[in-house]
Amino acid sequence: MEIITIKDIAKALNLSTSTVSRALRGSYEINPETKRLVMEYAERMNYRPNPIALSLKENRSRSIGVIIPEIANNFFSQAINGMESIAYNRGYHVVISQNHESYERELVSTQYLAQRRVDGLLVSLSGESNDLEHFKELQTKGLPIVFFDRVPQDYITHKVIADNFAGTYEATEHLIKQGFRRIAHLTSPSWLSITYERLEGYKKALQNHDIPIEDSYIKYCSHGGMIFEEVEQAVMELINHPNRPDAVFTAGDRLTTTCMSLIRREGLRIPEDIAIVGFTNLMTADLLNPALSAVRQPAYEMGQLATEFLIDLIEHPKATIRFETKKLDTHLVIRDSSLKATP
Amino acid sequence: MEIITIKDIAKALNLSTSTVSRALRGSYEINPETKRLVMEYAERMNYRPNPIALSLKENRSRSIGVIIPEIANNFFSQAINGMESIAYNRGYHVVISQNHESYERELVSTQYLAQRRVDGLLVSLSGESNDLEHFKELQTKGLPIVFFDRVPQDYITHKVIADNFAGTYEATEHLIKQGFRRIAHLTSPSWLSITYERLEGYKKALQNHDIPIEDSYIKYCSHGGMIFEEVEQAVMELINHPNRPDAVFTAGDRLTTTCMSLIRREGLRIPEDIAIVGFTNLMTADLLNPALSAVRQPAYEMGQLATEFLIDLIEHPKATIRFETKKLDTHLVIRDSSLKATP
DNA sequence: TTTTTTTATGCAATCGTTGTCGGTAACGTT
DNA sequence: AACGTTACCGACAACGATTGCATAAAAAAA
Repeated sequence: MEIITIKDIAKALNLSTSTVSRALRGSYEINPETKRLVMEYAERMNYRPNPIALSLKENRSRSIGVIIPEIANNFFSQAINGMESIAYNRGYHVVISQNHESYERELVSTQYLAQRRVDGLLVSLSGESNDLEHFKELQTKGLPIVFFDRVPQDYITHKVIADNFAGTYEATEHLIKQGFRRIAHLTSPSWLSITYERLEGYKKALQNHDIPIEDSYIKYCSHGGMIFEEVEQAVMELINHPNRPDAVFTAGDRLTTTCMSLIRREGLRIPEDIAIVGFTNLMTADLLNPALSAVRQPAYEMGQLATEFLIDLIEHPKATIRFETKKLDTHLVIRDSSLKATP
Repeated sequence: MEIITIKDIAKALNLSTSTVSRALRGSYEINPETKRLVMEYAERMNYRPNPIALSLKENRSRSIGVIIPEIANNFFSQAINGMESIAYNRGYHVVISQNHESYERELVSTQYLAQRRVDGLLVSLSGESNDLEHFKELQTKGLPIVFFDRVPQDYITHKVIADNFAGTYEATEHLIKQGFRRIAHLTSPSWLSITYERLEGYKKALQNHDIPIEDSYIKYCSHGGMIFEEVEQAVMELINHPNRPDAVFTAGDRLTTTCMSLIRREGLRIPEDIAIVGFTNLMTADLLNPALSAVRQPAYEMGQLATEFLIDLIEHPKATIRFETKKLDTHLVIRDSSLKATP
């Protein structure tokens, strides 16, 4: 009926808890007959070791903390899927905490998970984070941290990212080849490395095709699209630009959808007036109006890889000598939103 | 540097651990001066009680398990947001496990969370689940369970659902008022209560408007849209129906998006050939082609309510006399996908 | 038969925290 | 002087499981 402990088994079988414990883990120094008895009884009573007691003893919780901007985002929910697949297989569970693109809440989340004694942290930075002391402090205390997607540049640990440069280069070049010349770039906060890498890909593509870089075409949204007004202002500045862009690259789910809404609200057509390519994992991309060209990140694989890195760090604290930054390929899917209307 | 315990404080201050413990929780039988000393030292050393030790002592983990079909679904990720908001405030954390619409995996998830000693369970059933013994067994062992969204009919506990009947009635009536008469109903597995309630709303709307119910217009997808082929078959049967429906109601995110894709794949236009209303929380509904009319569920609030129910059950195990089923209003947003083209 | 070795088991400490119980002063009351 | 109160504080056990060490009994070697 109730939950059974090792002590109950010991009492029932007239053994000591130590014997039961050893029998259960098949120690060689237990009489095979005793072992059988214990095993059978445990099986029959549906005994399961108390993970909390184990955690206390082993000083580890077998849980890993995940800090992400938000769950309700296709990239992150896919990444979580990847994390859970690995974590589950290796005996860990995943505790998720959101920062909602706020530095304050990232701090709180971090403290919370650390206090909860997670064995390691999987982090994708909030749009506001440039101070990373809270992570550094935990890391020096021995808590392994792996960053993914939104990774800090000057931080020594494992990192997993998409090939933001190549992905953006490819998308921008695609727009150029379609005949667009005035290409805007609507992106995340400037201090994030994804922002930098994507910007570089964008610039490089323009340069390679002899298109001058126009700074007023580049717009940063310091809250990654979470604050509508911010995106609205940026997009309106582009729309009302004296030399209005004929295409725009948008660097995230929210940024993309909000931008599309705004363009339509202003009575402009996609792609005739402004073409668009999004760096996004939206599952409805091909159902949008128009179907959205998108650079997809391998979210699931990124989650898996980051988790493997982290668990390796947790289980072999001294083993790691060189930290790696794994870069995964993105995939450009071309749809209507970026096709030049054939005249 | 390292993590500090009550023992360390006791040693440093030449006190016993009990005194330190009591001082920290402000017991009246501790000298104010001693209290101050302990508090200050604890503060300075950044002491945090070990939640694992507490869990062991109190025989509770302060965590609640959530079992849902999948995270990568707008309804569920919004619901999770609601859960976390409440859980966090009341000192619990949330461990998520997915069943991927499979009974097997629901079993595994349930065992896993139970073995992890969660204090309670928040469940939305998989499309395959009609046997609920695994939940019943845990509940008799004293583990509180609250169901939400996909709730079983004959199970005595708290439940939180959307008003599926009213939502579907409203949506169906809207289609009727637009002038559609051959309205199909593409829905989840027949044994789920949401399926039943929605079907009733659909039928009632038809009846009230003197439209005969055509059974071949009603299609169940036993995996809630997770298996493409299943949806494909259902939709193709509708499209190739001798008396093809002129509108369809779809009962979920995946069902809706897949159905839209298929209609388009077959060269039909929405809403001219087939109109569509979805029971969905898709965030991109207004950006779809065409903009999608949708019945939205208050996912966030449902998550909050379910969590409040659950934590109340956890903290007052005997208090509850009558179990409640809370029904929340849905909200119909009419967009292009269900508008009759004016001739 | 005696001694040594092997086999099988139990005891007790440990992880961090709290509750129970008990003890010791210092003070006030008869 | 004897006793009762009050204010503080510490020892110990407990939560569930593991593990080093001790030890009894049995088997093997002398």
